Amino acid sequence: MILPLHQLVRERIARTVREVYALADADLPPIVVQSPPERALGDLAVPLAFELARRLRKAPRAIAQEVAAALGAIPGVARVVAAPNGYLNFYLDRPAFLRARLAGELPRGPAPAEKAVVEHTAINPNKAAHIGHLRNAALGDTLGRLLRFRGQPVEIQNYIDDTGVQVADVVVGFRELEHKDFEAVRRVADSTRFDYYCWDLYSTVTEWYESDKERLKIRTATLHDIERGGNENARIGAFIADRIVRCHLATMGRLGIDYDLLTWEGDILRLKFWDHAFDALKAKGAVFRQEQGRLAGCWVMTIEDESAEAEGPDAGEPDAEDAAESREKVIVRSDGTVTYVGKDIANQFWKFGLLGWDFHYRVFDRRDGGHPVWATTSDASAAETGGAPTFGRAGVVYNVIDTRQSYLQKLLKQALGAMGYQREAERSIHYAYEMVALSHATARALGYDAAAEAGRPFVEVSGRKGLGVKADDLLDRLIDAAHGEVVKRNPDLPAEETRRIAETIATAAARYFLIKFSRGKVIAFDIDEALSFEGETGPYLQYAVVRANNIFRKLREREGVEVAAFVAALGETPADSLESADGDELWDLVLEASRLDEMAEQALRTLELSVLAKYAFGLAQKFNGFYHKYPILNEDRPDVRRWRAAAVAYVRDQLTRTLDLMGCRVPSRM
RNA sequence: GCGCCCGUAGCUCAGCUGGAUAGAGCGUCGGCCUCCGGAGCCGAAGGCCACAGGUUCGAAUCCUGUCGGGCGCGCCA
Repeated sequence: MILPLHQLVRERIARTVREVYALADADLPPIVVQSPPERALGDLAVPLAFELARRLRKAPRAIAQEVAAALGAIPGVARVVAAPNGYLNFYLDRPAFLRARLAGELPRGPAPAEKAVVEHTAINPNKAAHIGHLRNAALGDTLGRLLRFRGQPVEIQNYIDDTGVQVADVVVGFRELEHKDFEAVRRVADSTRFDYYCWDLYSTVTEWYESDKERLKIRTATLHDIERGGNENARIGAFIADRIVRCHLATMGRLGIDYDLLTWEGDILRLKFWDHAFDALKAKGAVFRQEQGRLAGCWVMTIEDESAEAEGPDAGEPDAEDAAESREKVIVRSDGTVTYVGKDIANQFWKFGLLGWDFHYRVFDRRDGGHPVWATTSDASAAETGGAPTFGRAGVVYNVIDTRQSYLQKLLKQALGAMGYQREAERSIHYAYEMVALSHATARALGYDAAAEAGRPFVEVSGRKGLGVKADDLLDRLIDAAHGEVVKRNPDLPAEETRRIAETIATAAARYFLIKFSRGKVIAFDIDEALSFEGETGPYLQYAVVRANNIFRKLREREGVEVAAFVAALGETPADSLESADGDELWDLVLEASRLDEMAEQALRTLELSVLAKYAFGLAQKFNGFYHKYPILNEDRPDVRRWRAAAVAYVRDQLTRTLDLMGCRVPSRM
């Protein structure tokens, strides 16, 4: 890892600059450590002299030279050069650097101790997951892994909207269209792919509503039944939600995505979390009852509007009252029922431990027979008797949810702020990303006539219409494609291993594809593109690691030598080959491999996980180029051979770690 | 109407806290298997970084405006 070295360089430069120019800390601009565009220019670059030029009234070049001369020795740094244009360039001690990385990583900087709650997935439990949900889960899961990598405690939550209209719609489908009671629904669930069955039923119900709007009254009545509980519709709804959630967990499990806690909306209702949050909001005046106008009788929250505030108060305008009213968001309807926003506010309060109330907890499932997936429950008698871990009470909350919900997520922050929880409002982070749509070609392949949308750049996925690529279908197709390739290349492998490898490859293909785009970009999903295993894809990355592993496997088989032996021997291995120009490419590879921590921090700072994907791909590219050019097994010079093997071992380890952060494993062969 | 996001090679996209010569994949064209496995490697062609101003020693990157495109803005969730 490279960050500790960055820190050291920053500290030494700061100290030197303070001494040489008699500057106070406050006058010192932030010291940026960069990576030079070419390795020949150095290993680390600092453009500080440009920043200081104006204040010191000196040419950047002169400043760089003075700082370089006064810097003195820095452990791990071989030499410092002031570039003619003013950059301060650092060349590292190559052999020492590689030896240190292989001997075990240096201690990292202090990690944030506060717990991070990451909520992701949150699919309505009424149909199969599709690729849009997969983007959410892949981003959320990778975010969680990055936070853990940094050393921060992480809790992954999945919100289950088991009492919403979408579940109600499927209940309506079973009852009104298929005339099924609870037992009949159970029989369907036991004998079909239930999430697929409901996928179709859901779109059928949607059409059924559209042909006669009067039927929407049945939906409303069913929704009320579900919210009230204690009736057949509520039983069916709860059953559907439970079974579909299990389908979702299985689907996500195929991608290595896991959860600590499932938060059920029904429990929030039954435990009256909203009532507690409502009392608190009323007490603070964060919500108030609107007595007049079109929102009379509603409890509303005033929405902050930056542009309006900037204009200043001019209440004299004739339409000022209307404008003010339009900036009020209804939290409790005039009939006394709470809106979705209200439930979300209560949940957000709970996540920070601000509600003063807690759920009971039960074990919902065990992954791979071990790790429990916990779920909330409102039934104390159903709670796990052995006690549950502490959930919630987060220091920071990441809600992974697509950008269309930005408005609502902003309200959550505001509610916290209005309650005086400024810190929590700041640490209430909406991880926003753009939706997944379908390319025209893929929409056509699904049999969808997109003629009406021919002029648009993509075709929007619609759960209601049943238009979309189901997650499991995509994974199945990826596995089939990967299976074909594995068989072609490894015809003699046992069927079971072939299958396992194909699954590992398919997972990487899917996950890399979902991570590689920056979050602000709409993915126009194209099935052919996603099924590709060449170029910038997950399998390309795996292939690089498999190649590296093969080298060490051969070394073991042919010569009985382990990697550890090479590492142990580095101490007395001459390093001329590494320090000379002949070692430039090897060194470039090692240095790039060490930047994982830097990239992980950048990804977290910007919430741009594509940074991690691009880094992994670039490193794999570098390795493949090196692999092609420099032999290891067939290298005769023992010192050169050792350094190469050591470098490849380090790169292999770092690339494996990077893949793991993206939820990808490395197959035994490819 | 207001708010947020996007506009970079034929296509899909990177481009870090403003920094050194704007990159990658796909596609096209041309090479490379006696070798650690070709899911690979090497090379070529391909750019008004949407447009116009501004800030700066320095702008694809920051600011303002314009033009395209997408998404939000409900007593739905």
